[in-house]
Amino acid sequence: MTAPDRSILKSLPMFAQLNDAELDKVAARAASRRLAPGSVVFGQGDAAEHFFVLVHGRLRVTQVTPQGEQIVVRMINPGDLFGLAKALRRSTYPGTSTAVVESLALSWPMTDWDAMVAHHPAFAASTIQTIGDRLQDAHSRIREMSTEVVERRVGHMVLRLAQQSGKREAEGIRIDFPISKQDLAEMTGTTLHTVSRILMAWEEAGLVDSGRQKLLVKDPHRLLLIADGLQPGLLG
Amino acid sequence: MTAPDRSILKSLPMFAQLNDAELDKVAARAASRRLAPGSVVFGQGDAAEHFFVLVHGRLRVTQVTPQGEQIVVRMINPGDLFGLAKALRRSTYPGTSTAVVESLALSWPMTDWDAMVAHHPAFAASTIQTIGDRLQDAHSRIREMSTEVVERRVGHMVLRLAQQSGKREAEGIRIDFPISKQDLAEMTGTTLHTVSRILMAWEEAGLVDSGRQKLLVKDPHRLLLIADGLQPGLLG
DNA sequence: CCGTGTCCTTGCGCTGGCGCAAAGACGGCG
DNA sequence: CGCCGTCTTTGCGCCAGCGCAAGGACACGG
Repeated sequence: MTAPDRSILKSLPMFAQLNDAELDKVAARAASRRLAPGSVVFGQGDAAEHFFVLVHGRLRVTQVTPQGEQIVVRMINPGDLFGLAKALRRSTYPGTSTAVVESLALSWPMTDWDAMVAHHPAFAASTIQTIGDRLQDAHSRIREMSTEVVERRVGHMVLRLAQQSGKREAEGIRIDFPISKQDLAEMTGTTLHTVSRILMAWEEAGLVDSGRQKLLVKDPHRLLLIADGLQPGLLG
Repeated sequence: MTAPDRSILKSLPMFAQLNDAELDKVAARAASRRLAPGSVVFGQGDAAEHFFVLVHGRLRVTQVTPQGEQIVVRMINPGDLFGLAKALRRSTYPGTSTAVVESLALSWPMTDWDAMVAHHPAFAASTIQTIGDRLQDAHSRIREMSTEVVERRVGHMVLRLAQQSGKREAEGIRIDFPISKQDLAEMTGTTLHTVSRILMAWEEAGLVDSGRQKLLVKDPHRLLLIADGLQPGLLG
């Protein structure tokens, strides 16, 4: 919970254009926070008292419905703004943020929000872009859930994860954080069982390699064909 | 396509705080456009050369998938900003906007976008709020599509429409623009047939009154119970 | 090295809601 | 006023994927 170094801020796009004096001022208001895997940054329904930037690591944002079912809203990657409840005109966080690996986040009091937006156009622009990106992502998911069968939805989600958080390896693209079948199910609106069946079928066909919380995409090209419906699915 | 009056701008929240000189400057850059029902403001994939505010009327935003299936992304209500491709960092519009009733929109060249965001904090804030609202809406839809059976999804959508575009009448709340079963199906990720069956069941139970492109919610309270799963559905 | 908890696989039966098909009803236009 | 196009209703068969249930495997801590 100490004030962060100026250089960490400088490496973040929304602050890149600030001069040193401005950076120090912004840094002075910030707190940095180490997050062990599994630790919760904020919970759904908590009073939204801070907004955040993820410096490194990976977070998972989830929501639970009144009926107790959980969905994964998104993954947070390094450099991302999150906890922007103010931008959504909400006084509480709409979801729960949990670290999935060792992570580091910076936080500012939400009371600084309006001043940040007003005084730093790059911050305002960054917020608009962040929310804009999420909106596009959300629309893609809606379109997929409306029009695609489960196998294609899972295909698109895996490819999206590979793109956002993939690490090139000899064998293919590795999702570089632990992800369970249950997580994938909660991202695509299906069940753990169906995801397992799909990934097993893909594995037999040599498209992916999946184990306990591990996922390696071996043949992104062929997977894309299936996801786009240009090639028949492998289930059945 | 004439320049709009200053007073029209003044009535829009994102410009309410501007003084007369600023209003005139903003108005000088704008064009106003009458839209007959069925006319297209911009099409999916068109170069995003303008952004808009709807003054009055109602628009429907749709997307078609590569496979040719269509979904309804949202309805645009008076006072809404739309065509914000720049905020999504896109050079083309991601969807098609069609007037469903006689409407009036103002437009600005997209080249004015950055200046508007930079010079008018209220405009930037308004954009953030607009996109933030859409994001929340999108997440609601994702959550609903992930966890709810069709009847409840349709219930939530009908109630949302009633809230956003409902007009109190003696019998109940009327959706005050023409909406087809097909539209509802494309908003909830189901088929025209299923929507028809659901509405017929609701009609028999006295919850709604639905006809050709007409929808009247007679018992919002009981409909909410069904939508929230607190009362069993009426299908089957 | 063993125990325990978590995550994953797999089989089976059931059903919500889709897809197809056809007929009916409303409303606008000539 | 009658025609025609669009929107809607309704029946029926089918199957993707869910729900349940049971067994297996990997990882970690003691």
